[in-house]
Amino acid sequence: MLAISAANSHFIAHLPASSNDPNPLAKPISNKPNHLQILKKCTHLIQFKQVHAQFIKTPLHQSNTYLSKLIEALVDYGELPYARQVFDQVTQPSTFAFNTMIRCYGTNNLGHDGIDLYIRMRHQGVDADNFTYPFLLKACSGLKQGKGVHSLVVKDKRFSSEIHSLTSLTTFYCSFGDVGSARLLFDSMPERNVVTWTGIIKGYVKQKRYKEGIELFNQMKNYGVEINELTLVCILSACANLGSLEIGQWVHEYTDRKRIFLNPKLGAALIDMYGKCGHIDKAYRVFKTLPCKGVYVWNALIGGLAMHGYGIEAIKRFREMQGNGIKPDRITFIAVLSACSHSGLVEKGKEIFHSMRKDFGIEPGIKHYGCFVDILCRAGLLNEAYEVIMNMPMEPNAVLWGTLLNSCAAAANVELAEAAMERLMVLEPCNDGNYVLMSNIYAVKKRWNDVARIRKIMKDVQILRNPGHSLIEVDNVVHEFMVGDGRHPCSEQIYDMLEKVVITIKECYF
DNA sequence: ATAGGGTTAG
Repeated sequence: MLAISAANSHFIAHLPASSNDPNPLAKPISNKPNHLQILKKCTHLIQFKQVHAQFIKTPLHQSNTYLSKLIEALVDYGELPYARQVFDQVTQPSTFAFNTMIRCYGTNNLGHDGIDLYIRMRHQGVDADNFTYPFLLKACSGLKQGKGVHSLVVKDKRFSSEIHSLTSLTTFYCSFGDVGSARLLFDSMPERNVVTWTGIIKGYVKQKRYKEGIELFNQMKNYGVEINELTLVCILSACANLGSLEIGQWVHEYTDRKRIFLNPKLGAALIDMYGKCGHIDKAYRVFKTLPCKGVYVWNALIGGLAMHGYGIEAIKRFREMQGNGIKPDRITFIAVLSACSHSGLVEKGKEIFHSMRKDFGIEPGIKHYGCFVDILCRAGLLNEAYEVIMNMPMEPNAVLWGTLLNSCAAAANVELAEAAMERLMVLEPCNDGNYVLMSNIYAVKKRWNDVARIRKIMKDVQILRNPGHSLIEVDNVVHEFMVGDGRHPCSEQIYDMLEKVVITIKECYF
């Protein structure tokens, strides 16, 4: 049964009777109650509970719209178990009621409960409708057990060509990285719209298959499918990761031409794209034009500044953001801490790292520790970095040990390098770079036996050395280079330029 | 009441 606490009934007993009182229970529930309107007036959890306590005695509480509104409201207040109690009191829940409950499980990452409820629904002979499978599939997001839903949808003639159910199925496959299955389904669909297209593009982008994502986007344009903000956000993310300035810029111009409003998420995606494509000035320009600068927008800018080595500027923006009443989140701290590490701001970095918990109530996660260790390592404070790694509240991963190993190579610190390497052989046994670094350190120290030992391990574990390579796109042509590669037609000029760059760097720092 | 959104340490 519903439990209304003593405090609550006290509250009911003393409700003022004046007619303009905002309290929904101020007016007694009349003979002809408009229960939906009463529900609409509720603004606090306690009021919803009280309203229901009154209605439970009447048949009204079985009404579909009433039930779904109440359940949704309760779930919004984080009262999902209570919402389920309300649901369970209904003697014959309709399809509508089941759909609502399943959807709430989905939005609260309780997929298994959603599946259980669906099974119960069918067990009780309640029929599914075209809303059921989109909700159920969203609940199944990331759960491979949900694959069975595919056959349920296909077997039912009503849904086997229905766009919402099928689109949900494709995004369901994407939710655990199976873009292949998503694509098969996508290609067989009788009808697709902007949501279907964006969903599959997002699937590719999430799997880092950026080129295929962009290819689909081009097809989408050719088919004349509508393109909206969400589509563009996905494409910008692909551009950012590919360094595809041209396409990214095209997107920017497109938003201009079509007068698409740069909402915070689209704005952040644009800033991120410009930052990652090397144009921090353009990122800045976009930033300035955005009318709403949410935390996403600030994060993208600070992250861009960090990447470009503008540490002081990043910290300035970090402060300015707070001055504007925007609360930094965990991503902000990753951005600002990496700004400190790339700019050698050790003291600032320490200060900000320690302020996370103290001033912002954000518990540092492993990535924050990663940045912090990087700050110490780049500053040459290897022992301090080692201490931090050893005393972290979580298990250090390969990134942490790799950071340390990298710096040990620069400083030729054998002891700490060995400590790091010992862990890396377990955490990342196939990473060729670690072995190469370790053997290089031994070589600097002229410890040839150890060099041979590492080489032997590499041979025994059959680690293939991956030659370093990089790609760059110029005028829509991708150029690829490998270590010591001389195949490029402009190879000679490229090496000449490289030498000049190295000389310039040396002049600056030595 | 249906399906799709950005940023994350070597």
